Amino acid sequence: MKIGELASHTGLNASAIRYYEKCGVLDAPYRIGGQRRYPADAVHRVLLIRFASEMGFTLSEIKLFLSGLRDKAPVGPRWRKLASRKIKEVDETIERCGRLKSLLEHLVRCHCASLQVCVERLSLSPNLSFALNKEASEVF
Amino acid sequence: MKIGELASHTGLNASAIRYYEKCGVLDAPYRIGGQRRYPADAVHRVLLIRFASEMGFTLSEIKLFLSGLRDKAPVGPRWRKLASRKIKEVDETIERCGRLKSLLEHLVRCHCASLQVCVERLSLSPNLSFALNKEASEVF
DNA sequence: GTAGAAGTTAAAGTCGACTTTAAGTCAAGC
DNA sequence: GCTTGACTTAAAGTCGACTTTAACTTCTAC
Repeated sequence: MKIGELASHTGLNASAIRYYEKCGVLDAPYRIGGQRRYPADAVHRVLLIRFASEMGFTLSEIKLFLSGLRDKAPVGPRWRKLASRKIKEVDETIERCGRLKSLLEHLVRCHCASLQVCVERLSLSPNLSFALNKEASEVF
Repeated sequence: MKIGELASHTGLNASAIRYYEKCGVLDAPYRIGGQRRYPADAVHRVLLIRFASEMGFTLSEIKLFLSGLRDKAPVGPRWRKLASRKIKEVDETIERCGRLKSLLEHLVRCHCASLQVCVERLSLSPNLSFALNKEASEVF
């Protein structure tokens, strides 16, 4: 499979695939006359990368996750630890989304004299920063 | 209140506040000798901007939302429409997070021979792109 | 064998949300 | 009056994840 075919099968464009290779999240395939040829399962690999990326993983986190995937062995404790922490982060995101949703629903539903009044009642606190993208390296 | 105080009360740094002003999400305050002086309620305003920003709103979306807030009147239908759509987007994000969580939990729990096998079973489809940041202008 | 599509590289550009820098101005305490 | 710290500006730099460009080479169809 040439890079263009892999691209159309996955919805990315070829330069993104080359970029993944450069970043080390995707293995360099063998080549014919300098051109990349991918095995069929590269499609799965690329879709997994894309999914993870859309879910807020950085490419370097994905690289770490996939290093566990490369070994043909059951996942190790380090991998599990990384995944567990990611689950926690996802939980936090879900909770935050829930809060945002209630806020928006309240604002849509309410009949406050003005949004200004409405929002001030909620008195948001600082320190709302959330760490979807903490460095995965901390885990190790 | 000088910009430094506003900064420390909100957890941002002064240059971010100036940037918000430049982007039009924060009103330019009056000045004394060229220096910005903010009213006490600027803290609420800035915290709201920060919260929205952390929730994945772009600054231009926030600008739109706050334009409804500036009027001292009950929220209008356009504003409600924008908010309703944002609620939908948040729902989608929550759903996606749920899927990611199950995937991770499965991977942590399972005893597949290898992650490779485990992941291939899930066969991810293309077209997973999600529109957390579609232009709010479409709404209008 | 030749046109044109698709592949190759390195390097530069883009986007959003800031931060940093440089060079200067203002204000508060001594 | 002078120092020091906080403020001012415009412009450039940063980060991640790509995309675009430029200048080629290679493959495929005719």
